[in-house]
Amino acid sequence: MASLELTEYERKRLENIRRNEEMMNAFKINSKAAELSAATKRQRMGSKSYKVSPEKKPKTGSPVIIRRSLRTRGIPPDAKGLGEGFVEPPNGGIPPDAKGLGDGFVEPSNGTPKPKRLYRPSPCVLGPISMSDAFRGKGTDRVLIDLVLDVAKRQQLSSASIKEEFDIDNSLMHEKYLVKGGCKSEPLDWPVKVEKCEIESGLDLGSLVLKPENVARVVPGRIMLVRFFPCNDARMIVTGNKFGNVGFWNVDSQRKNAIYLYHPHTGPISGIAFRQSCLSKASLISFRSYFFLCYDGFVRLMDAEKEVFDLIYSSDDGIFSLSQRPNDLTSLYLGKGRGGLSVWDERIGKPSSEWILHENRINTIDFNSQNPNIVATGSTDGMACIWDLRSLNAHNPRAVKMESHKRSVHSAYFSPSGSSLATTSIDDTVSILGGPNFEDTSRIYHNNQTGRWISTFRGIWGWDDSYIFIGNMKRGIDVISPVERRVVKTLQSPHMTAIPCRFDAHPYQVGTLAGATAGGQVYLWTSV
DNA sequence: CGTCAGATTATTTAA
DNA sequence: TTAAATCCATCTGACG
Repeated sequence: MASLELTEYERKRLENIRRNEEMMNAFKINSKAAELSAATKRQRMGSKSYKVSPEKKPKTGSPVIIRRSLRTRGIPPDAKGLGEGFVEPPNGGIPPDAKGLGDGFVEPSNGTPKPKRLYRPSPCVLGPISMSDAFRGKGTDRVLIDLVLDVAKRQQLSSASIKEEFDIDNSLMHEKYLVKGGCKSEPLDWPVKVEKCEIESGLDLGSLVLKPENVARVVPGRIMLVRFFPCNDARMIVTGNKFGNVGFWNVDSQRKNAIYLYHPHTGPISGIAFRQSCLSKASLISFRSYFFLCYDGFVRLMDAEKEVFDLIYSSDDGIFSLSQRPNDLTSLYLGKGRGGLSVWDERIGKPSSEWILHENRINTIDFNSQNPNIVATGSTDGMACIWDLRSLNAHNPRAVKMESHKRSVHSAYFSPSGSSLATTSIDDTVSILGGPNFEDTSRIYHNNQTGRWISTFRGIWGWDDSYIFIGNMKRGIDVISPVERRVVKTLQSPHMTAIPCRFDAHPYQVGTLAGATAGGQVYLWTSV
């Protein structure tokens, strides 16, 4: 079926992985001792640290199905193998009863969970996964696939007429920004000189409501990301969770069961983006923590035509953030490892350039809507930076603007007009940079102490520059006015029974706002 | 300087 | 109704 073609890069990587595997195996021989010492250590520590969950066996007496990749079994990844190489454990990616080892990982030999440090990485498939294999819902996902294809088809038809206009737009952008700046390292057209905000959405805050039917549990566990499918006549929500599940919720569906759950990844989903050139494909990114083995940064592309989650890139480092440059549809900008920004080029199938921009991981990457050379990053190292890609020196990258927070920065987003930047930090501030050079800074106090169980807050812009939406620890959504420099309203509802921490504003419907929680719920606020 | 334990926090689900 | 389980975030502070 799907042939497994490896690029040079991937082949090298596999070789690496195999070597590591060998080392791992060698290590395992001595692991009894390590286990013992670890165990005694744990006991000595006594009081704290979560107990290893009680031995967990499949409910039935049926033989344990072990899910192992080619890699784990040391089988060279040739084209076959794939079919039988991937067996789902009973109950797949859904963290069973919330205990156990998250991913349904079962230790082959004796069923005793080993100390974490010794876990091998979750088995991964180094190639495409068919959507039906990844499907975790009841019934069939045919309806969803058809819907996605249908939307794509209609989009293509209607965009045929828009296409020319779009191309012109693109070339204008080039002329305006690329050609002008050129490759010179001379002064560029910084400041950005964005025309004063002319976007006006006309949102009436008072009209926002949460209807009971607009609440759903879309995925199990903690949601990392929520995004609207970019279609103006539909309300389709896509979420990614901590376990590598991806859930689709077709809100407008008349069907009772309009939620479709997949498990294409083995680690937290850290980015969701839609391929702008072809909407039948949504690209989904996952990272697995860099704390364990370091090779599990995967990028998969969901292809509704081929009905697969294709593996398009995998990195030894974790991948934490993703953005697409507005005028460049064949590249993905990835936040990788400790502070890396990597440009993955679809045409060559590997990174075309990489910079180390921060001292710690990059949590968000956001391009300026007015100037595609200008990009903002927010990092755990406490900095939010604005970069000019034309002048980005490979060895000594210099930001054109830096905003320093006392602690980790969890988001840095440009406003819809491109004239402001909002940064959210765990130091309990939301910072707004404005003015022609982004030199006017105002700081707004906001409680961002989400603790361990709630995903960090990220203030997002609404449909124009007038409001920022951000989670509130008291089960609300705070609305910040950058002009008034304060929280002007807190959206609350009896139906919002948990803290919404991640948001997305519908790209075409003003007032349609999705909030996602640590328990897998999504709240869809609408304007009446 | 790096590593690692400890504390923090909310939501779900089993009891 | 209550208690147990969560364990890939982050800072602090102890320890080599």
